[in-house]
Amino acid sequence: MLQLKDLPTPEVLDQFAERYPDADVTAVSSFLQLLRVATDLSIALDTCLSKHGLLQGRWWVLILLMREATQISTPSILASKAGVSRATMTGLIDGLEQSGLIERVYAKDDRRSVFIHLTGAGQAKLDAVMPDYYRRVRLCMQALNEEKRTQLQQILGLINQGIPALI
Amino acid sequence: MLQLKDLPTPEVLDQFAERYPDADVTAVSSFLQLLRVATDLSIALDTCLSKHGLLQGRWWVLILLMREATQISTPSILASKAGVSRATMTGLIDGLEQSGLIERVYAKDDRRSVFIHLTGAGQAKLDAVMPDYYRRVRLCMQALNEEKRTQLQQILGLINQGIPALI
DNA sequence: TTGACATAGTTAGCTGGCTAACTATAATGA
DNA sequence: TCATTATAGTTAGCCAGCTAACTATGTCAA
Repeated sequence: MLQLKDLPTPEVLDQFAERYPDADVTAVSSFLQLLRVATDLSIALDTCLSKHGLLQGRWWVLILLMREATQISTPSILASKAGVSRATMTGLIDGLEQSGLIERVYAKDDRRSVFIHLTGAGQAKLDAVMPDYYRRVRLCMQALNEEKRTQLQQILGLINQGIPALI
Repeated sequence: MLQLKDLPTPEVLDQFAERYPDADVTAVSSFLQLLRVATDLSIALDTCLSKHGLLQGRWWVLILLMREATQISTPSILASKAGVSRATMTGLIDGLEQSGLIERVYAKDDRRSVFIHLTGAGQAKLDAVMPDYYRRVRLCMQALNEEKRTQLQQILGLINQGIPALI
């Protein structure tokens, strides 16, 4: 997430590089532009989902359930796959259950556990959202041919390997 | 940004593409990988900043002030450049003022306005943080040569132009 | 000149994340 | 066996954003 709107111009970066000689101007530019574009994509995605009464958190839960052949999972597994804490998943599931998109089914063999089940209404919601989502992503990315998409994925892979150096 | 950890495999995407023919598998893969890597970068950046007792919001305020020749700005301008609401900026400035990194100076000509001034302690904080930040970004991006950085920026520019189609 | 509107900053209250702590249940090993 | 430890889910309370509403001040045109 990058809130910053006013990205540094090359001039500003050069000026900072005088005071801080470690600055690598093209590295910083690329880094910030990557964060800027991704943040705007994420905001646009949220806007798209909100037209269907969803936010990313709940939407991913529905998708994760649809990926399962049985359309069933558990809060712990969903939390780990969705990348949120179990506490947050409790809240997401509460909301989805209230909307009737999923239901809790209490397990008999392990009484600590709950099964989460995608309902017909949940599947119907996905059938409304997913075509819209896919159409929009297609449009957004259509300026990139397959070669550029491959280049992008390769470059992102390289950056990804560098992340441990950033921490 | 993107919480989801369990990105769809090509197989999962193919399976979804059967139900939803609009799905463009390479577009979705690139889109999600971009969000995934950017999110991890952002988290790593926050981790780096937190070692210096900062978060992105406050850090950008300090940088925006340092960019000004006079090291002075106003909450409204800072909010617009930092990409947060004026209400949020009030909170950021409160925190920075309490830490002694900036100070509020009340304007005489327009009594609605407040000037925000980077203090010596604020500049010293930047002089501690920025070299560390620049060093880390350099390391993180060092696997990309100039050609790849240019490619990345060009590709991001294309995606950026597609964002209106996503909204 | 004064009423209507615009602008700067703040406050209050909402949201969706988080961690830490809690309850209940299961698994394990001395 | 039964005390300890681990796991599943929930709750409570924190945090950093947000919007809407408010106060104070400035601007402008009838």
